[in-house]
Amino acid sequence: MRDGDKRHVPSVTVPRLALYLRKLRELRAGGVERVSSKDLAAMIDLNAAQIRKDFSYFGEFGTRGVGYAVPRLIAEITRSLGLDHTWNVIIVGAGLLGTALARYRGFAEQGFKLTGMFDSSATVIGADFGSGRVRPIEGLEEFCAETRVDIALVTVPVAEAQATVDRLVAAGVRAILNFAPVKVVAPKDVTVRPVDLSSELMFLSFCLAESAPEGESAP
Amino acid sequence: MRDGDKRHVPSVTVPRLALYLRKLRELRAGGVERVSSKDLAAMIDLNAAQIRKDFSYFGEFGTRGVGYAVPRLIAEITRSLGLDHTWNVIIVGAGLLGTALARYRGFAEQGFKLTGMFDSSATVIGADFGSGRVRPIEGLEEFCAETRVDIALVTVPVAEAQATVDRLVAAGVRAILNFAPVKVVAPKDVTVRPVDLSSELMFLSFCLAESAPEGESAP
DNA sequence: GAATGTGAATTTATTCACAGCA
DNA sequence: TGCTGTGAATAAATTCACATTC
Repeated sequence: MRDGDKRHVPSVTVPRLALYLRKLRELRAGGVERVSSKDLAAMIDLNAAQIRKDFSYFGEFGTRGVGYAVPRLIAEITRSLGLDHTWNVIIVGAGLLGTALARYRGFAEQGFKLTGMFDSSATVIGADFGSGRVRPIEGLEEFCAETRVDIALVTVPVAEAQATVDRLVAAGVRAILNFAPVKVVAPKDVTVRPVDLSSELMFLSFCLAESAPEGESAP
Repeated sequence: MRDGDKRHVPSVTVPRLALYLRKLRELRAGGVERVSSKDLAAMIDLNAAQIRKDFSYFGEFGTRGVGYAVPRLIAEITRSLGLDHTWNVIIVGAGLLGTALARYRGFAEQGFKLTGMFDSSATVIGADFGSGRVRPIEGLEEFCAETRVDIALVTVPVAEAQATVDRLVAAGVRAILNFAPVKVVAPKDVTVRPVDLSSELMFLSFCLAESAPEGESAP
């Protein structure tokens, strides 16, 4: 691929890049300078051609006959994923999950900055969430107008999820993680990723039921 | 498809079944008796043929010219997903996330019964997690031997994730949700699903960076 | 010789389009 | 007529296989 080309990146490639990045950082921490797609593939149980093809959507980062320089590759993936920016994040919904997420240390490490937290319940408004206080949901639009909000985590109850997303979209937020177990719709220039525990549990249930002998059931 | 056939179900179909089930329950709650694939497709923004094909992996549930009977369809999907069983669930790792998950009310509603919680830290062992007390991790194998454990949620730190999964597999657990941001390996008769917040954030970062004009960055 | 980068082949998933049935 | 169920067509993703470069 010539430099400057921008092919369409398959959406399944992106989570794999996150995976590669993690393993590469681990290698770097262990002092490893170079790695081949074959080695990396063995480490994360994937096909080597897949790894090379994933990289190829973004450029030519390797050296034939040699492999990839770990620091260079980390830098390229970091940039490709947009992790060379700092993104401002808010959480809407200060329930159990929202609060647990707010205290998650992984944010800042990756360049995500939690700048606000919102809820509609008087009992949690004003509570400390680790890096500020919970604001009333009424102030959402004003907050978004004053400080750029790149990403919103939606941890409100199912019944409010769509309305919350609509407000966020109207306020200019372009990237949303939806933790409510319901499919929400948004304009196609807004990315909404579902994070759905109950769906994942059902997936496991399906696998268990499929592999178990017929008629088996809990005591 | 003749009854009794068991085609291979594409893995992407299963999360969609969860989605259909949710919407169908909502329809039933609203008193709706019948629904067509076209209507359902419009409601959840999907292709109607996709919905029919998804159902067809499990049997013929509809009536030509009419549509699907909502209660029948709910029953069939519930059974197909194995949700007619009660599954015993444990959580390994009683940190912020593990604790938040333990208090999540959605479990029992769906037929998932939280039967145990484990941690290695003396400071949380014995703490009440909503439906019991946190047990020392040393007792994991004994617990699994005494009471059937179907599903484990792994919410331990990255460094311990693989070892925890290995112990669970050895103890006979066949279905695991891994919340640690690392790819873990397991025998192929064990299902491991990653639930990776940091990977999801990176996905959003990628989408934002891709669509934003070049050189844009946080203030 | 060794490993990348990538077209070609294959596999998997989605959508079309229509025969068949209520 | 209306809508399901499904083979055929299309699209997307993965894997192969090899020319190319170091």
